[in-house]
Amino acid sequence: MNILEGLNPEQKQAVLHTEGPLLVLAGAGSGKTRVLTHRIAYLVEEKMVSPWNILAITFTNKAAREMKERIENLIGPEAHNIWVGTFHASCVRILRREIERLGYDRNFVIYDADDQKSLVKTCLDQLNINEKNFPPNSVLGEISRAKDELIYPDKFMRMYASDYRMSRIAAIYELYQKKLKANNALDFDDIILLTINILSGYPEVLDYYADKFRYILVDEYQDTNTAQYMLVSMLASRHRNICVVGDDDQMIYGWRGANLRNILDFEKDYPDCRVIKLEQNYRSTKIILDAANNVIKNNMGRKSKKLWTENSKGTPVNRYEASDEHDEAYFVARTMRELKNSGRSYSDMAILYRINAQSRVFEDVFMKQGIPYKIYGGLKFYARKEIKDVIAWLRVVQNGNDDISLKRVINVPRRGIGKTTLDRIEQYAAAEGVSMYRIISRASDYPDLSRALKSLQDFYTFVENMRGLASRTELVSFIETLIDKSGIIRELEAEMTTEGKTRIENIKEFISVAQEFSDMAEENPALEDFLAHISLVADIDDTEEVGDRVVMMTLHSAKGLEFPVVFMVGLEEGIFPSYRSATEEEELEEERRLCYVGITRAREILYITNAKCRMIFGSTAYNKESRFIGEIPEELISMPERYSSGPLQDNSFHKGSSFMPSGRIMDLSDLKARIREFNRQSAENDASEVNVGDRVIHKKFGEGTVKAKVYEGGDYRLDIHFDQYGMKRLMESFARLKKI
DNA sequence: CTCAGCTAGATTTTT
DNA sequence: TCTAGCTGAG
Repeated sequence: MNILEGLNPEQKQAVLHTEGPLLVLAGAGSGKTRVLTHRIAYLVEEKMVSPWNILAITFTNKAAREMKERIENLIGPEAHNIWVGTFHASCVRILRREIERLGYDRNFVIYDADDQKSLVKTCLDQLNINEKNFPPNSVLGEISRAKDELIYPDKFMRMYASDYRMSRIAAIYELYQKKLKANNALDFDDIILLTINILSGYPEVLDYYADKFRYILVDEYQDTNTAQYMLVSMLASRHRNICVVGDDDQMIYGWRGANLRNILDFEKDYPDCRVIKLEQNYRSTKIILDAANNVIKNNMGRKSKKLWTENSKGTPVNRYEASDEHDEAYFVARTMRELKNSGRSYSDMAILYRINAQSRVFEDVFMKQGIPYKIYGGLKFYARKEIKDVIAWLRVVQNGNDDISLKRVINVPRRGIGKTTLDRIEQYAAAEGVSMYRIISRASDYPDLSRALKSLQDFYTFVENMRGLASRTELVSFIETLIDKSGIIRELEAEMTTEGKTRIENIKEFISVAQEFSDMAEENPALEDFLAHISLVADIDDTEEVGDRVVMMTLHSAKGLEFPVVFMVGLEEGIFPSYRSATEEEELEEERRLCYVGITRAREILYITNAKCRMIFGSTAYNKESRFIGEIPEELISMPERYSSGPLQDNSFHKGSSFMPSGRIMDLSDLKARIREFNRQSAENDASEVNVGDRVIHKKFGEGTVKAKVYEGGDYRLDIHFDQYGMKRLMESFARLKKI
């Protein structure tokens, strides 16, 4: 097979230019994955480069898996020896071998966002800093940004010496970092940072890896941050055969420290570099591309690039303005069914939204309508309580210094070790500068631990036994034993609730994940490998893609994917663009890039929808349509004439409400006027009606207090606590309440 | 120490 | 809407 076959001239050049630095500016749908995989195949098959000398870095696990598969299809099983992975996965691989140089233990654990938050809280406690003034999440944001920029605590301190708030954060940062090390734990940023530390501090290590990786390829280069940039530069320093592929218009991770300078200044960093632009789009219709180009041209400071395509013109962008989020979901469901009836598969269709919370309504409606779907991301399997508990147990066994996990499991299931005891242990640990587990191992030395002494000793013995077992037993059976002996399942069974049952099911699912991991591994995998795997791979179910199902995901996770039919939903000011980006022009541009990414996912048909009113985070919002809709030229858009019958009948919002006369066809302005009228009326009604906290009288239930009031389907749902009858849920218009 | 019941708070996007 | 964390009674 000829590796160069079917490539256009630019793609061919990118494959053939193997020596020296290369920047490929690849527009959306221009075949960049194709270039990357063929380039690797070319290196191995034609240039006789050993797979062992190649490093390919992707941004997501999904992309890594896909790339591996495609390379394997081209060159066969040799592909296994190529390092293909995310930045984080590749660095963990290096750290497993080298981290002891930095005084960490080889069996370090990786903290996720929850663990990080707990740790920051511990730091705040210890430094007597109020959580109210220093919310853990925003502190973490600052720390993370500093790490992205390779700013260490001491430098951070010096930079902000004159700024009270920031110097407090510097103190937290310093303690946080110390505790991470004491816990033998790394957060996500550390994975990159510590790898850089080793490479820069130990020339022999740098030598080894810089020599090993004769050819380095980086995908999604526009989304790399300063630390990642540094890492790549170091690894490429010896051979300088570095090929980066990216598109500045698709930079959507600025909030995570992605630095556009990396791609914009590549030519300065490597003056001898070759730049190749891929501008022919093979994915989308002319209209879709036109729409995307018109949106993105509103951004300033881009690399000049004009995407074009030989594809057909296609159909106009379909626009639907829903009355609320249910209407929106019903519209999508109905349209999808029509498409299915006209011969499309559900798996050809995707719903893309800005925030995970938007998936809920779709899930609801799709379930009712019997449309098969699959949600990517969102509720993470590993984030569930019971799963986190099991993982924390495994971590404690693996690494006793992990205080965060220890605190999590020491009383799961209950064994009479409460907050007081834990606080004391923590204080001793801090005072002596050792881990909590160490204190527990010598619990009898501390008189104030006497009350819980027995429990503590039992716990200690149990963990020690398990640790011994872990080294002797095969992974899966060890995990099963631990789950069994720890009593987690027993406690859940004792609950006798459906919730408990689900949790047990999830734990079983977790065991099968371990089984799968074990099956995939070459030999019997170590516990630490499994733990690292599940820390770095966020989603379990993105491994299998089965059946004819619609997919739903955020715009961020859609990057790199394509679908024949795309529904971009919730195009409203405040949602997309997000209200949080409203103030900064730069953030707004990032939202616009996200919109560009969304539009360019579509191959043939694109739907854009917005809802006039939307219930979000428990309250109702009336959002204007997104400015991005206005940026698509009107002549590219078609508005389905559906306002009369279809969607609105499905929609409980209008049932029994007077503002929608049935059977009459209405034009848009008419509808708008009526919605205004309706809103005005409800506002008026509101004034005279009961509110939370009011005392009311009901004919049947007597006196009570209004506890909650939620707008629902054109009415208010009231939760009222009646003195005689307790809590009742009533709809306001039927309840006939009198205020007292 | 545990449990139930309640309140306050949070929800952008991901490795 | 959901959940983490707090409070007060047992």
